[in-house]
Amino acid sequence: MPRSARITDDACVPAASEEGVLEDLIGYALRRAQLKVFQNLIARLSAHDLRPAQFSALAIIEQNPGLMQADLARALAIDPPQVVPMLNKLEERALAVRVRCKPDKRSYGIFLSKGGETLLSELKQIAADSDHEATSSLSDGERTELLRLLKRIYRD
Amino acid sequence: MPRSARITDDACVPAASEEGVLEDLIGYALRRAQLKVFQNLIARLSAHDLRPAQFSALAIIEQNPGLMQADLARALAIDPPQVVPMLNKLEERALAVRVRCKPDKRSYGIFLSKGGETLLSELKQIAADSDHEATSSLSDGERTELLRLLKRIYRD
DNA sequence: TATTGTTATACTCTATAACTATA
DNA sequence: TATAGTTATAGAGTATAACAATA
Repeated sequence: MPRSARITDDACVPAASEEGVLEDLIGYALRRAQLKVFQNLIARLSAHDLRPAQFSALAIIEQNPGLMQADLARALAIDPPQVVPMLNKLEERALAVRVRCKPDKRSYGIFLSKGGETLLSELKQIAADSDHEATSSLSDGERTELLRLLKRIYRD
Repeated sequence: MPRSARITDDACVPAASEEGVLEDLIGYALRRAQLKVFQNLIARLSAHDLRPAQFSALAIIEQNPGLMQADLARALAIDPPQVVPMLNKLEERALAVRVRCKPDKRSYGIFLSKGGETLLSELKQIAADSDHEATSSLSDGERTELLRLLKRIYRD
């Protein structure tokens, strides 16, 4: 039985219309738009059994070959412990490798494998297509403007 | 010991620069911007021990008094089972109430309590202030344009 | 003593199947 | 049988403290 059945016991409304206050909040619109765009990307990446964060990691590694795990964590805006299982996955699938750092034997340099590079070039096209499809209601000029405004926000 | 120490054992790069491929993706920019805006909102709402989703729920209930839990789930874009603990919290804190629906005794109508209405009017101001602060690098005209573009995306 | 990577843990969010009570 | 709400559970994502090896 439900945990509450107090009060006057009455009321029933068919309603479920659109919101009022939330509609003026950029944060709310950002969340909804981000969810929609990500749903598209998640669906496409699932064909390769990858999550968006893993794709981002591969792209960051390619852009910064030899970076350390702490650097990767910072670039992904996640905490260092979260990098471990993610990198383990990428290593298991032979997409990336950890290489001992000579001067500082505590750390690793992270690199893409040849297979990782090949897959990443495919993923880049997939991500670009997904991005375009999920924002198909915008013109190219609007996409450019949106990108500019979003960068202004997250770059502080 | 680490689970991999194969390969040539060498390499060390101070690097950790900015990304290249990701910078052109709207999905990536959306995610970063949304995280930043939400961090601000989460911090402000924590003073009232509330999460953004709970604030959204209160706003939707006010806009649709008497709606059913299934309607609320749809409006929040979450699954019905997730509504239960959230609504329990709101009822425990006497911000919202479930009222038995007379014609269909399986369902409830959801309403704000008087205290819920009072708190919500406070929260609206907090959310508006947070939104403004988190997007302080934009002009009012740019905020309006951004909101327009985001709605075009998530409304399909 | 401080730092890199790691382990363990926990808490939230999300998603699914199955149960109850009504219809 | 179908539906509204609920329960239970499992999987991600996120955050923190603490440990080992190295500096």
